[in-house]
Amino acid sequence: MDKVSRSPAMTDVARLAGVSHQTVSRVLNDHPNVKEQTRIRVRAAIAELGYRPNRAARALVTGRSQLIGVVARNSTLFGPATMLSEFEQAAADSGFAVSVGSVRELDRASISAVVDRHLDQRVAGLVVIANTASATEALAEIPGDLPVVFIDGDPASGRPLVTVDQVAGARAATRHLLDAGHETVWHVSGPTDWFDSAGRIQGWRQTLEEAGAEVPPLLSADWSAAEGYRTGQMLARMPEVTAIFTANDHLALGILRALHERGRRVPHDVAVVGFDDVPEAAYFIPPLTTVRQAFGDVARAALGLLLGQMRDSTGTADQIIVPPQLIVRESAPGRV
Amino acid sequence: MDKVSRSPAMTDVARLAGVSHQTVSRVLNDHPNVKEQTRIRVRAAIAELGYRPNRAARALVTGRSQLIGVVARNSTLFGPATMLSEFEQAAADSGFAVSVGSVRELDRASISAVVDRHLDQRVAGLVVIANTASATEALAEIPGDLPVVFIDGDPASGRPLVTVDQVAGARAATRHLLDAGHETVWHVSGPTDWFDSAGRIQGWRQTLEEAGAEVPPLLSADWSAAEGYRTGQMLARMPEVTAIFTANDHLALGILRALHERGRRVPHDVAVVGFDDVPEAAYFIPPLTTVRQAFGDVARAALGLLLGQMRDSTGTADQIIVPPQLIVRESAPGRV
DNA sequence: GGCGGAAATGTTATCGATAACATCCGCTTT
DNA sequence: AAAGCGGATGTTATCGATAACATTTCCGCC
Repeated sequence: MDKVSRSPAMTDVARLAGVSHQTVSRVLNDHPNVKEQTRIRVRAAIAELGYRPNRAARALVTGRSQLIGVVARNSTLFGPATMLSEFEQAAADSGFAVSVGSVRELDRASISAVVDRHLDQRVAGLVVIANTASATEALAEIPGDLPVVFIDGDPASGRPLVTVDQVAGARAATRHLLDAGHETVWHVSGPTDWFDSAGRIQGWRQTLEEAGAEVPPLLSADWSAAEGYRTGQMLARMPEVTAIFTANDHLALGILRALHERGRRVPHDVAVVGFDDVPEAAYFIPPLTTVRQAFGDVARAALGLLLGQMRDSTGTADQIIVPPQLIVRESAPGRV
Repeated sequence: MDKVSRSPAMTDVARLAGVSHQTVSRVLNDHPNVKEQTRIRVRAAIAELGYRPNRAARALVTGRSQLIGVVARNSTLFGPATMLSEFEQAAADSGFAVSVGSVRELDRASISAVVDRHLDQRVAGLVVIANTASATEALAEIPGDLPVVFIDGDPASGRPLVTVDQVAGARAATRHLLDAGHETVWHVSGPTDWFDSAGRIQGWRQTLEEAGAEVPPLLSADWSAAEGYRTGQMLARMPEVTAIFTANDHLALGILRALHERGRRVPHDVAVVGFDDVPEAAYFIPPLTTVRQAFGDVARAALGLLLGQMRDSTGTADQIIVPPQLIVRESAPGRV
């Protein structure tokens, strides 16, 4: 009566089931050497009391929690937000909670602070959505025995990593425009220190060179519609520009507006291809041809790698590259 | 030499400073009865060893962690994503980590599962981004002594809550359109079981009634551009529709496209006002007049309420209503 | 039928912090 | 000068789980 408020502990379950608390622990952790009959009795007691193990106690003794830390840029960008959401879903299905640690900037000091917070919590593993080189550097301090997986990081780092094949996505987009008959393709990239941007630039340039097309000067911007608009204002007044590939859909939106204002029709005068396939892309004016990234697949793959590292700490530095998909809409139809 | 890997514990600090571990604990928790000189010595030892307290141990003995659980709909919607990000920033500044628990649907079972996961982690408090009535119901099981704050929940629930003043936002939008000379204003709402939607509908209807304007039938949709487009296709063929207020910017985007396809010019033939002010709204065709929500303010206010509840558990059911702001752009200019 | 060994279970130590209580010390108070 | 008090510190118990080791039970086999 006096302990209505206190939630039941392992010993309470043990008493009810007529066994020792250690046996309860064994049942919970699926140890082999427990008689089927006792296992059932213990399970029944657990159910009856509504017992739920205390994660803090477990974390204390094992030195590791059921918590996965995510280091991400503080951002409401579609990509990172979606990635986080998908990852959380996947982790929950495997019984892990996710602690997010946003950083305003991906500089060394900010990242260190976030990583420290996660280490305080004794996270079982770390996922780093590390889109820039500075981020990768800042992660030197991570203890070697802590499982870590990078998302969208540097494929050349040799670290366990999952990423969409940015190069392939950019190639598909560029190829699509060239195939439609354009002489060359202009590219508005994201910030050049992001790996995503770098990969897209590389794919774009390679494809042009292979096709023997002239490579126009690179235009770079942040990821915003605002900068897309500014860049678009310039491109709109250059008659020789007939095909534009942008590093994300929001840039494309800004460019569409700039072209519209200047009276340049899309796709008749200028074709535009974006990247991401945000849910709204199909409702731009005109509907946007873009490259879809399978964020869900990336998130699940990242979790898989992480769980793998937790099981056998032999650091298998797997890298998983997820293929993107070109979604053709009106802003850049195929050859008509 | 043999314990390079193990991170220092409180006793290590105590030994180095020549005090007991309890004194170290007192220093860490800012207890008053510690001589200034010892305090300094302990601090020095902490710094020298790079000691960081073990949160799991603390959580075990206090029964509460430095972790705040967030229950949110699994969503990449602009609002929730921004809210989460802002909240995490604020929490980090106060030394709290944030564990996210997404749900696919805000139904009772899903929410219970997420809440349970959070309780497992012994979260110090809970933030519920509970946009629907079903969500509110599902939260009956939360222990009474756990600090909880609702974001965007039911203002009538009497629970601690922070929300943007949806009614005022909708009033401002509707008022703006009426003032521009429109006879009445059509409204495309979000799902009617969301509190946000309900508030916006209410504000819209009230304003029309007060102005003596006819109240057109309510059109409701989900939050997507896709449904905005479908609804827009219908509205576009009704000549009497000259002003549309949508429950969010993505719906507005779909409607803009539908109007465009049908040759109805915005704002000349039809004026459109959205809600949210997503970063891209200024780059729609035409730039969207919309209602900006101060997500950052909401997040910080929510954290404030939560910390307040943690300090004195006398459940002060404060409610904070944050005013929204009408952002006027071309899609619905003022009277010209 | 007793013995060996594995399977099943119990006992005790441990993780690293805070809580509760005990102690020591110096100073005021009467 | 003895008593009393409160500030500063130390000692021990405790949270609830797992790990390591100890013990009992069960079974097959010679």
